[in-house]
Parts: sequence; C-alpha cells; structure tokens
Amino acid sequence: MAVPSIARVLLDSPLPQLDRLFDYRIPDALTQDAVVGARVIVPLRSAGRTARGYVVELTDSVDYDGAVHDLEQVVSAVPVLDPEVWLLVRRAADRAAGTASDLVRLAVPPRMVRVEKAWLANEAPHPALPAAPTITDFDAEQCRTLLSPQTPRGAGQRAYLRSRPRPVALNTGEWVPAFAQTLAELAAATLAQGRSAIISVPDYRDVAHVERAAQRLVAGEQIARVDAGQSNPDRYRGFLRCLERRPVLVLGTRTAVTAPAHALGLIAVWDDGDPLHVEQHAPGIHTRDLALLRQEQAHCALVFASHTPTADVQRLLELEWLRELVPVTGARRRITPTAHQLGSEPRAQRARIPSSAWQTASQALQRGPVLVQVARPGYAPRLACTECGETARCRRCQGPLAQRSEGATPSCQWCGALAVDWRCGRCESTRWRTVGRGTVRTAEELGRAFPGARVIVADGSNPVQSIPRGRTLVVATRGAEPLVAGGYAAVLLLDGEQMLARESLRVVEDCLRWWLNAAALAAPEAPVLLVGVGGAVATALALGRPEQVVAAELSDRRALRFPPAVRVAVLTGEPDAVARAAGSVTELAGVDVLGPVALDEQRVRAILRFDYSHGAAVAERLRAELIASATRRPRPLPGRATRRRMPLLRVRVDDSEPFDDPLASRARASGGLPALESGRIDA
DNA sequence: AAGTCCCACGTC
DNA sequence: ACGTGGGACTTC
Repeated sequence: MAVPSIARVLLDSPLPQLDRLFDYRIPDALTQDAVVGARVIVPLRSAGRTARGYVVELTDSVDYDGAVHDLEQVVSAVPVLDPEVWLLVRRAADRAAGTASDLVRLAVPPRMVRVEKAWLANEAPHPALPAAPTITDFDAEQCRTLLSPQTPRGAGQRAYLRSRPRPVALNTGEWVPAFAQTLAELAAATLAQGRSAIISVPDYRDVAHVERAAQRLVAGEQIARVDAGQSNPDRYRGFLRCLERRPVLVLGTRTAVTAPAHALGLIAVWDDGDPLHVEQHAPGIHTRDLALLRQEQAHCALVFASHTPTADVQRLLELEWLRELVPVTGARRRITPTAHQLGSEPRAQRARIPSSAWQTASQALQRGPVLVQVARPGYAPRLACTECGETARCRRCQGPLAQRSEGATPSCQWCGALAVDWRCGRCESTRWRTVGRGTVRTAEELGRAFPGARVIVADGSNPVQSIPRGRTLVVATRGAEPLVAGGYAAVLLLDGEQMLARESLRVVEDCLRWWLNAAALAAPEAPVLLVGVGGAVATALALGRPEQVVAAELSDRRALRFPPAVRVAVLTGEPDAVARAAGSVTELAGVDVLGPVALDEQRVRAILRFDYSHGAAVAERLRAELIASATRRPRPLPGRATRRRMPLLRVRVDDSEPFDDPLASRARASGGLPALESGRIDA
C-alpha cells in the first residue's frame, strides 16, 4: 500500500448507532494531511450534510458494499487522536456500553487555531532529562522494580502505595503532603529513563501540591498541566505539549489519564476513593478503570496511592493484581477514639467535645495550630420539630431546612426559600429546634472557649489557602482542611457518628478517607482524636490498621453481591425499554436483576449485577439495546404540553448511586441540590 | 439528527 | 388518479 486511499473515520456523534468506523476515499489533494489522528470533516447521509470526525486508520480496502464518498476536508494535520488513546477510549466505551466519541470529546480538547499555529511554528528547546531522584519514603529496590522497563509484565509493575500520613518540607521551604513528594519523585525517575509519566489527582489543590513538588525535580517545560480550571487555550497548549515525541510529566485531574503522553512509563492516581475521580459526563467512567485499562495496553508502571485502600483497590490487592508498597518508616498514624462525655460538664456537653479533647486542644495550641473537622458547613445544618422530632422540611420542595446564623429565619437547603411560617409536616407544631452544629457555630463556640485564640472557618464556600501563625484553631469541613507548614499540633475529628450514619454503600470507606486525610495534616507526633465513634472501625484506627476495616467491608459486599465484589449496570427509562434490556442479559449465567422499580410516572429503574467475567458480554448486549432504543421512534405522548424528549433507555455501568441515600439521589435527579453541594467538599 | 423513501389514507 | 403526512430507515 504505497499511498493509502481510504481513511477510516470515527464520527464525532453521541448517537450509539453511529459509533463505528466509516470509510471515506482520500482525494489526492488531501493525501498529505489525512494522517491517522487528524480531525476531518466528512459528508454524511446526503448531499450538503457533513459531520466532524477523526481519522483512525488508513487502508486500501473498503469493508462496505455501498458507494464510498470522499473526505470533505482535513481540518488540521495535527494527529490529535493518538492511536494509543483511541484504543483506550474504544475499550473503555465498550466496557461501559457507551459511545467512543463521548470519551474522545473528553480526551481531545477543542481545537484552538491560534494556539495550534503557534505550537506548529515553535521549535521548543529540549531541556536535559532530569537526574533520577531517590524516592524519599520508599524502598529503593521496590521502586526500581516498579519503574523498570525490564520488569516482566505485571509482576511488581502495578502497586498500591500507602502514602506517609504527614506533611513534608521541600528543599524550597514549601510544605506539601507526603504523597505529592512521592508521586513527583516517581514521575521524575520515570522521566529520567526517557519515558513519560501521568499523575491524576482529584482536585486543583492536589494538582498545586504535586506541581510544587515536581518543579524542584523536573524542568517546567517538561510538565504539562491538564485540569478543568484551565482556559481552553491553556488546555489545548498543554495537550499539544503531550503530543510531542519526547517525555512529559502530565499532571492533572481525571482527564490526565487519557493524555497522549509519548512512551508512557508511569500512571499514578492519588486517592481513587474521591468521588471527583468519577467522570460527570456520559458514560461516567472512573479514573481507576481508565488507568487499569491503559496500564494493560502500555505495559507501564501503575500506582494507586492513598492513606488506605478503597474496597476496589483492596479487591485488586487480594487478587494480587496490585502489590502493596509501604513507606520504610512512619507508615502508620494512630487515631485515638474518644468517647462522648457522659458526665455533666456543661461546656463540654454543649460543644460536643469531651474534656480530654479540650485538654489536648488547649495544650496543643501552645505548640501550633489545631484542626477541628466537622461534618457540615454553616451554622445549624438541620432543624427538627420540637414536639415530634421530625426533620423540618421545606413546604414547597420537601428539602431540609437549615439556619444560616444565630437567630436567622430557617431556609431551604435545596430551593433557598425562607421558611417564614413553618409548620411540622407530621404534627403541625410550629416550634423547631436546631440539630447539630456546622463550621460557623462550632467556630463561635470554640472562640468563646479559647479566648485569645484566632478561629478560622474553612469550608466549600469559604476556602482557606494559608493560615496565620500563633494560637489558631481551624474549623473545617472534610476535604476543605488547609495544609499548614510543619503540620497541626493536634487534630480533632468531630461528628464522626453523624458521618458514619449516612446511608451509602461507601460510607465506611468515605469516613476512613476523610479522617485519615485530615490526620495526615498533623505534625508527626501530634495527637489525632476521633470523637464518638466506637466499634471495629475505632479499634482498627487506634491500631493504625484501617485496611482491616476495608477488607471486612469487601468481604461483606461479597456476601451481599454488592460492588466492587460484582459489577453493576443501572438501567433507567421507559418501562418497556428497561424490561427489554434487562431481559436481554438475564439469560447469561451470573447475572441477576434488582427491580425494576418506578422512579416517576414515566420511568423505571432496574439494577443488573454481574460478575467481572461477564462484563464484556453484558456490555455488548446492553449496547445493542441502546442502539435499538435510539433507532426506535419515541412514542408520541398522548399528553400535549410535555414536549420533553427523553431517551427511552439510559445505561450507566458501575454506578453505585442507587445503593446510596435515596433522599440525596432523588434530589440530584431533580436537579434540586444547590451548587454548594457539588465538588469535593461534601457540604 | 435529519433527509429520503414509502405507504396509508383522504379527496375529487 | 393524485396529494400529503407521518413512520421507518439509513448514514461510508
């Protein structure tokens, strides 16, 4: 094949029935530019209509009976859809019964013409590769095995890395969490071998930490940042930098794992339990799964790092798909469970902090700042009827009411309406009381209890970057705790009971993450107290062995056939379509169906559970059903006004939302939750 | 998605 | 016999 005459093109369309390759003849004028990966415009179906797409393959033979049309235009000869990335998105889409173009849209940023022209014109200097750094906290031999291209496929190439739970000082004098230093060192060691590294973290604060640590090891020009906070031109610039045929450190949030890094040597994912690692757009793929798929095809090193494994990682450890790497020293941090005060100490009662914790806090304040973690932001996060104890709800939308400040009129957390003449929905009483304390109220109380100490509130709506020296108490919601140089002198974890009471499949994992991530901000010998939590969880934390809890969780989920012991697919939509789709897979062994149950007047939901070994077969059948339901004309509704076209069938693979709090998921479905509740800070 | 084809049903 | 309006079907 001297000059390939046919381009096989992936169309940029979300329609499942168009999710395959289309053949187009390459006109002579376009042979130069029509390279694999190029953006193209092609005619589709009838004269004049065109679609955008990407050249995925060049060939000479046509695998199609009908008339083959010509490529209309090559938008740009820059090969933006890298073959390795194409393979990754194709496999990921197949696994999730999704459309490849949905994933391509996330992996390939929109074209910015000026940025692209500047990039094509610019001959960037090639800085020397970095020297291989020593990996500070881990065994040198294990790290060498992990990163060596000579390591036999699989063995020792994939690791779960337990991060040291403490902040560390860089030689620049800046402080970062230990994980940031470790991942930056592993990445620099990979670049030193002439290979690229990808580091994917949940949010921009983590990006900033890793970047700080990486900048002292790797030339800035060798770092490409990829995160949602970037402008489109910046994003495209970073993306084009990845396309260059020389090693790069890709650092970013979840999309980093699909970057077209040249000669990939390492993929590292920090804190895979953080919900921000789940893609918001269809088909809702988890960074962890993309990383696992990509590792398999690139045969590179793979690292999941956190303070304790998720159930998913625990499963991979038990399968010996991952090998555990533990820091040489200081791997464990003990968390001291502290019972609620039963006695009659009025101040402690009011502030829900036992006297031993008060003492710990006041002593620690002499040495440095103290961190107090609470469950909720604001003043009074929940109100209840004084008579019957029922949670106070909005008369309009049934959302929970909260009080913003002392003496304020309660307002709805969902729709924001002021509840001026509230009346209990159950007993008609008009008297309510506050339940629980948010950051603001906790801060007020602590300010009174520790005169002379400065009290700072850090939560989703009030992010805090740095805190002043001196006697400082930081009251923060989980995930919003600021890092402090040298670490906190003490950490108090409040509201643990309340956090554990949330009805969600992953409560225990989430709580461990919240507590351990906060504990990791403490100075090495500083006390960390967990108030009001007992039982096996508290015992394991006291021993510094949270992974025991995770192992128990996983074995429970095996017994119950819950994820990640099995995989799930959530089918929602029109009853016939859901029934048909469910029926198409139930004949497979090892597949069972929960439901369907009614969601509203028009839609039902069914949950399919299946073993990992049946994943491919289930996804294939579900995809066939999606195509069938998309091709079928939507039934004309008898009612007039409802002109809303909703898909007959929606499939979400590995989505555990239906196992979570029914109230929260109902609110999410109706778009009722305020913006405050999205994002990392679990408000 | 959005044309095109096709058949059913309506009218003269 | 001729028009037209809504489905079904297809996309290289």
